[in-house]
Amino acid sequence: MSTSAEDLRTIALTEFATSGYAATSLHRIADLAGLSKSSVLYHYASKDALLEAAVSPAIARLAEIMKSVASRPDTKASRREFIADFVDFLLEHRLEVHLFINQGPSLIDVPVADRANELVLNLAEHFATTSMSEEHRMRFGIALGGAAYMLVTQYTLGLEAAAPEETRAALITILSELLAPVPVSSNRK
Amino acid sequence: MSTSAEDLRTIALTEFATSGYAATSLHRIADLAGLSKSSVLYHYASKDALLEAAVSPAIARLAEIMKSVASRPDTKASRREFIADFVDFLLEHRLEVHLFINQGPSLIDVPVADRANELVLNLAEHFATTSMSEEHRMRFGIALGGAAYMLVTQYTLGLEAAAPEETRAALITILSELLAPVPVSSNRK
DNA sequence: ACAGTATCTGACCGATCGGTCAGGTACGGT
DNA sequence: ACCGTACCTGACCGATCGGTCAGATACTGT
Repeated sequence: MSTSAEDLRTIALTEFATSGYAATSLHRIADLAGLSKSSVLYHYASKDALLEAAVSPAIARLAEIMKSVASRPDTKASRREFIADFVDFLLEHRLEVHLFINQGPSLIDVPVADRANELVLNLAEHFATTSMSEEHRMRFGIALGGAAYMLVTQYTLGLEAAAPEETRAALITILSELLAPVPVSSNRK
Repeated sequence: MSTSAEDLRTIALTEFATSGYAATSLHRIADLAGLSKSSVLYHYASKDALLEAAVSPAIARLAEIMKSVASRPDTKASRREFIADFVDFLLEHRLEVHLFINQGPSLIDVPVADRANELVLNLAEHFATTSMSEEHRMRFGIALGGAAYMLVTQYTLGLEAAAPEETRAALITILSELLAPVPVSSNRK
């Protein structure tokens, strides 16, 4: 059945995200799947193709979110809705996000990486108002990189004691705080 | 002179942090330094030794900060001071921090990685009050991982247009906000 | 002039990498 | 019974990996 192909996708994604794309050999993926390296290359033509298969669903989903957000006016309500969508996206595709956030620069010449970087740029543009200060830009970056780091660390270290709903609520709170267009007063209270 | 050794350290650190430890070959480091691979191995006995040399100053500095913070009572003023110290640490050792934050799990069997993970744990404990909620733990992780990501992205993409002082001020503001022991009300205001 | 040390190099090693290929096995349709 | 297809495998390939080694070059103090 197609269980092997899907298993391979999952295993590869996990290894690529937690150990690094370059550091993960096809042999290791095959071992984890209980197959031979040749079988892995039967299902996916190359290591690059395996990476592409592993991350493209996440890219498609993100593109979807970006399209829907672009079609609506930029009100406070729509921003809140977007953050909720985005948090759900992060929770569901934490491995893929972590992979791109932290290994993006080194994944040149893998075509799917360009698509992803493009989307992140769109994402940044969506939050970039005309008066985008350095602090606002850093808020955006910290929110994105921090959330990706946190979710995978949680995953890697096995300390998933936290209830998913609690994690989700906390993420929404924190991201809202970081991404909210705060008044331009000097500092916090 | 020791310029070669120091150059190699810098080059290796940059490559390890931006492209990944496993993905960076000694050959590439040698090329970037204008030397042969053999010369690199003359200055540093192994790839592991090169990594250790590249990051140990940052580890020593962090240990120093942790020691000084442990010796003082945990007041609001000392927390503010610590955040300032920590931000300076992040700015000066952004590459090393990024390296450990994002490749820590895959750097097993490299002894210096254990030291670093230990310190990060100490760091977490320092912020962990008895009533550490899930949200607080996530705030800590997002602050750490987000800051590391932001600083290296800024570095990698060459968009260092921002004035260092502005970056520093923004970081202090944002980290203070994330790490502040906010009152335990249900949610933000 | 000499010896000593520091620096650097090319040739070489075994291991592992991603990938190819010929062939084996199991199964469903006819 | 036969064929086609899907799935899987071991043997093999060239390239590259980290690392070793013997020796070339150059700079030092004496």
